[in-house]
Amino acid sequence: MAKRRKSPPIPRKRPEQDRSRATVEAIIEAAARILAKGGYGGFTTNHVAEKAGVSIGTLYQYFPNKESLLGELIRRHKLAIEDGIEVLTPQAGDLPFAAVVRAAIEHVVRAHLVDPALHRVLSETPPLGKLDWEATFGERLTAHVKAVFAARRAEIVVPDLDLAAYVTMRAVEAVVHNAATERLSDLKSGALTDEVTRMLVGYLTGKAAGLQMKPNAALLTSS
Amino acid sequence: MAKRRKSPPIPRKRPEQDRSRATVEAIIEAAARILAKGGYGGFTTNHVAEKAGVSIGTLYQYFPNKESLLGELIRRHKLAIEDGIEVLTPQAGDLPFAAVVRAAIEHVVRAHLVDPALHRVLSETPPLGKLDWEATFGERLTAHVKAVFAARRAEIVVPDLDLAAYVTMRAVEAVVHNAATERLSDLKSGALTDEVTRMLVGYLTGKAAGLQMKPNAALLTSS
DNA sequence: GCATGATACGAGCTTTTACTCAGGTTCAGT
DNA sequence: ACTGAACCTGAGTAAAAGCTCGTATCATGC
Repeated sequence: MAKRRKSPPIPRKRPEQDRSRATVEAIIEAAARILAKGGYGGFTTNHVAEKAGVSIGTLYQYFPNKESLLGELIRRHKLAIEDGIEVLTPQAGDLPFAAVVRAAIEHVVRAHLVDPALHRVLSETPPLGKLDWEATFGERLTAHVKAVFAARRAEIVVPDLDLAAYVTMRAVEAVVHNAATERLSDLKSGALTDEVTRMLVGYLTGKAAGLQMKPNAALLTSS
Repeated sequence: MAKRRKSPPIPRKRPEQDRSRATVEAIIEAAARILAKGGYGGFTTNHVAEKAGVSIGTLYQYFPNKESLLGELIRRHKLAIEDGIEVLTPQAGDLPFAAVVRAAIEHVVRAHLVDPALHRVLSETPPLGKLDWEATFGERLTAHVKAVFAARRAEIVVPDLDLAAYVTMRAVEAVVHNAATERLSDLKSGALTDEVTRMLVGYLTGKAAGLQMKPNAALLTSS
């Protein structure tokens, strides 16, 4: 199950008619559902093809190998998360810092509420996880966070902004990520967002956050 | 690679002579090294046997199946982490709260510094990870943390102690866990411990932590 | 209608891998 | 030295899973 690299990953045919585009979508959707339900262990190409209602041969007409199918899944997932990232562009400075932090956290929460099971599997998958998508995704997010921190330098008491960005990002990601499967209700209700916001603001500014901003009720509607 | 459950997991012979005890140790050590290096994907019984310098038959004389070998690895790892957990018994109250928090974090750091790669793989392994070892391990730790929080109720500003315990534990575990592979130097120097301590104390007490206690230099010696 | 390329099928080939078993080697007690 | 138990060996088995390829069907332009 480990190494299989005989012929180079030949680029496969790209769908040109509507029929085949639908086929590819069905394959990807089936793959997502299988991954989300059975984890990487139950993720077999034969199984995916069957669940998609197509034959194995069809699957391999569009994906040169199993890994590329997983890759496409990851690519789409990353895209879905990244759009909307501009929420945390360093707004001129009119918003209170706590509000900016909260907005960022809500963005992460929203991303995890779309398809928690799939998100979990994808970020825990050894072959490509961590080293490919989580890294590049982290880079873009890191840039944003650092920019915001720099813009608010005066309000932040932590000396090392780089370390601060690292610690806060990992903490938020992990807490939200785990809560998506362990404390879904707290995640949806916004209680967890409150706590994490409090934690970050307290850490960064040195003052307790009063939580004077209203929680975003729209979160309850998704997923 | 998924299901294989034909005959019930027959209990295997237990080593009685020194020779066989050494064999078993060699197998376990080889398994640990292979897991740490190649992840669960490269973890095959044949490979383990070869690396341990024994035949595949010998391996199966002491472990009824692959899963049991992994289980033994996890059992030992958990034991190694759990001893020393009494560091965070709710000390009467003479220590400043920040010092207690720091001691707890240092304990987590120490655990991750023993064999970071193996620790990482073990906690990310789907079959048993998260649901088995991390869960039961988490239970014991959770109990300790909650006890400490309850004992220090007066100093804590967060209303929901249960949620507070959840958030802090996940945050610490994740930050330290990731830092073990991404920011090892900060982990060893204690800089990361400083930051995390600051974060937790700020969050829990509502006041910025001055970091007036001396960092534990002993961490540099391990691993 | 028909030709041609796109799309789909699925039996089966090949590799990988968990695991067995028949038989050989070493050790401990006498 | 002898015997029986403990220990070890590694070729072999079987099942799972990735992937191929020859064949069949559909869609579109002429």
